[in-house]
Order: sequence, then C-alpha cells, then structure tokens
Amino acid sequence: MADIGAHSGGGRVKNGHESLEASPGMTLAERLRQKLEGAIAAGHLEPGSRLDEQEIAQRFGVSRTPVREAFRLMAANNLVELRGRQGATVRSIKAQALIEMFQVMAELEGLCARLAARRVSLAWGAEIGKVHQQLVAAGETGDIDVFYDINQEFHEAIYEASRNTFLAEQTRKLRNQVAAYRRRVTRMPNRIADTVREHEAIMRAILAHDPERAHSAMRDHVNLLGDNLLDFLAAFE
Amino acid sequence: MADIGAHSGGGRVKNGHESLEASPGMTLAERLRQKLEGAIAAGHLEPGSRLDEQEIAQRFGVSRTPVREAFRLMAANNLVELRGRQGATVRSIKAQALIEMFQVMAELEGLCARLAARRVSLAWGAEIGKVHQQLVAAGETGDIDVFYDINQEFHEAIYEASRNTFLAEQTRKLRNQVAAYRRRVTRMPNRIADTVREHEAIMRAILAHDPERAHSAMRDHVNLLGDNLLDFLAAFE
DNA sequence: CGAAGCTATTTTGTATACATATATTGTTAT
DNA sequence: ATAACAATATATGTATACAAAATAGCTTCG
Repeated sequence: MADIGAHSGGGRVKNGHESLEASPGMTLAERLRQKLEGAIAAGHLEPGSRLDEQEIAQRFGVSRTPVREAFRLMAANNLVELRGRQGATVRSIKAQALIEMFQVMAELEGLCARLAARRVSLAWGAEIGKVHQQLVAAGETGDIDVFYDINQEFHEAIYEASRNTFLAEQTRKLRNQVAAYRRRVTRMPNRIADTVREHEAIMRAILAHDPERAHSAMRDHVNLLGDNLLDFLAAFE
Repeated sequence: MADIGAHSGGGRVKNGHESLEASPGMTLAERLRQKLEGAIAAGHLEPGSRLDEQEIAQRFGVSRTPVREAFRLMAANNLVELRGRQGATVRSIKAQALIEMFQVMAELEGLCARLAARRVSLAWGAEIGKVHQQLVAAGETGDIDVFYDINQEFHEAIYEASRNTFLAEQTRKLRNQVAAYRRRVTRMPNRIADTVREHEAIMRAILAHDPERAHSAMRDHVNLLGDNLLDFLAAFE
C-alpha cells in the first residue's frame, strides 16, 4: 500500500505509529481527515483503492472510531465513497465525470474571476500581481512542484478577491477533488508556458476591471487545462 | 423542541421511539440522516438549534454511535455545522451567506439551463412541458404546497436535461441547503404568478434551443427569487 | 470441469464504557 | 455587586466489545 505522508518529513516514529502532529484542541478524527486528504490530493493513495479501517487505525495508533468518523467527514468533500456495509474507497473519477466536473469548475472559477474584476481592491491587485511574478519566476527555473504550488496560490488569490466566501469555499472543494488528477498534467510539454500566458490574460482583465473578459479568460484557462488532462488520461487508458 | 417527522404519518410508535421505517440493507446512520435532513428541509428543526446526540439517540431508540455518524454525513451536505467538541447545530444561514449562495446557485442553474437548451431531446422537452402545465394548474388552484413541489420538479427536470450528472447533483445539494428558507418565500404576494411567467420564458428558450437566452432567463429567475427571499427576511429581522 | 450452496473468516455496523474537554454553578475576594 | 476562580456536572471524543452482514473458501452436486 501507498505510504501515507511519506513526503512529510519523517512521519513515522519509533513506536511504529505514524504521528498525527500535535494539534491541541483538534480531535483525532479531524487530524486523520487532514492527513488522509493530504495523502489523497498528493496522489499517495490511489483512486479506487480501499481504505481499511483497521489498518489505518493501527497505522496511526488509534481506534476504529475516529477513523470511521474521518471517513464520514471526507465523504463530505467527495474525496471518499461510502458504499453501505462495503467499506470506504478513495473516490476514483472516470473521464466522463472529469469532463462534467471541469465544466462546472470553469463556470465557478469564471464567476470568481468576474467578481474579482468587479471588486478587486488595489491591495489585492498588488497581491495577485506579486503571485504572478513568482509564477513567472518558477516557470523559468522549471521547478514543477514549486510551480504547481504557486499556481494554486494564484487561483486562491482570485477566490479571495471575489469576496464571496461561499463561492470561494465551493470552488476550493471542487479543486481539491480533482487535485490528484490535476497534478499529473503539470508535467505536460507546453503546459507551464501556456499557463503563464493564460494567467497573464486573466490578471490583466481583473486589474482592468473588465468582468466579462476576466470571466471568459478564466473559463478558457480551466477548459484548456481540462482538455489537457483528458488528453493525458486518454494516452494512458 | 420541534417534533421531528411529525408530518410523516404517525412517526411515533407505542414503545415511545420514533420509527426509522424498515429499510433493509440501510444502516441506522443512513436512515437517521434521511430523517434528520427531511426535518431540516421541512423547517421542523430550527436553523441554529443544537442537535443533542443523546436526545436524538433516545428519541429513535439507538445508541450515540450512529447518531454521530449521521451528523458527520450531514456535514457533507452542509446541513449541519460541527464545531469541534462543541456539538452539532443545524446550519443557520445569515443573510450575507444567502446572498452569496444565490449568486452561485444562479450561475449553476443557469448552466443547467444552457446545457439543457443545447442538449434537450424531444422526449425531455415534452416532459418539461408537461411539468410546466401541472405548475400552471397548481398555480390556478392556489395550493401552495403542491405548487412548491411541482416547482421543484420543474427545476429537477432541467437538471436532468443538462445531461451533466455532477452539475445536477451539485445544484441539487445547493438547492437543499437553502430549502428551509426558500419554502417561506413561496407565500409572498405575487410570487406564484411571477414564477409561472419566469418558468415559461425559461422553457421556451430551452425548447427553442437557445442556450444564451435559457441561461439568462434562469439566472434572472433565481436572482429574483433570491431578492424576494432577502426582502422577506429583512421584514422579520 | 463448472456451478451452486454451505461454512468459516473477515469486516463493517452498533452498543456500551471510559476519558477528557467544555459549560455551569457556586464561592470568595476585591 | 461584580469579577475571578474553583468544583461540579454535562456533553463530546475515543476505546473496546459485541452483532450482523459480506466476502472468501471449501465442499458437493450436476
């Protein structure tokens, strides 16, 4: 089985249990959720793979109870599938579902961009500009993981700039759902250069307070990414 | 406290426990979820009210375990709020949040309508037309509860016609979240007549395969409802 | 040789018991 | 009288034990 949290600096401790990072005031179930969601988003847990209550409980040195509760919480975010009396599995998304999800995501991110263009303040404009500069720099060095993270920050900045916390949360969730698949596509040939160019168009529209252009630029950006992702998957399956 | 399921024909049985309807193959947690979500949507559980694990467990004659799991599952649909170690409450939506949610809902339902206009088949067109006829009839008799239900069916038909199951599910969930608030607004003065008129515009655009007109008609419809709802709330708070 | 049916094992679902954190109440001191 | 603190009570979180269902493996029959 995939080694959960293998990347997060020495998760395993001497007693054989993986640590849940001392997080006072947080329940075990919540800490487990964070750990497991991270592992899913990072791709350490294969989509479709079964989540064994006992195994996970033993791995983290807790009882089944908080593990089960964590599963229920993750079902909230559509990251795991609960089939009654048949256990929990990491949600695996078929190509058809990905198409559908990107269609929705394009609309939601497009709305974020539209609202951001209408509402963005000078401070936020500067923030977005700064993140974009970092992205350009990361694109030049070619460090894909750094690029991926800053790309995320760019979108996050636009979510915030929309000043619609519900929309921001909804879009974030959707983004997390497809994260495991998205990450793979960053490595495609011209993806980095394209992304930088598309982001620039989005940013310019927002800073120019042009809602419709921001909307369509973001929509196109997300749709292009979706197309790339589907091409990528088609090549493997 | 509100009597959960008081409307669903004799929920209480002689042993003092409320029945969970024999649903073989379904877990208690799942049955509890359905019951409680129904009670929330119907407005029998006041938004903001605390959900007491013990009380609910006793009421249905089960242990706390499935009750807790049901709470976690409901958090998935944003119907309850879980504050760590401080219990679960029926999610109460502030006016500001309602504005934000309707903004998203208008976009999603608009997308449904747009896709429906592009993809609707003759059979589905007939179905939508039939539902609309029922709505007109219900509007004339003035039975508000029937009208509310058929209204729901009309929108549901459009979700299906979009042929995007993910979008349909997402929109449905959002609709459920605001259901407890929506229901109240149906009783406003001209709401029924307005709704019929707006639906007609939407339907015509869909049957004419005019995606943009369908989109904007639906968007306007949802936004008008949102405005009405906010007016209504403003009058009380 | 394959399929159907039964038994055994494993795993999920539920109940109960215990630990711990939060809320409440009452007391005391300023 | 009010504010701060301490003791109690209550509710949530977690662990363990038990029940029931699903899966796997085996036997038997066609």
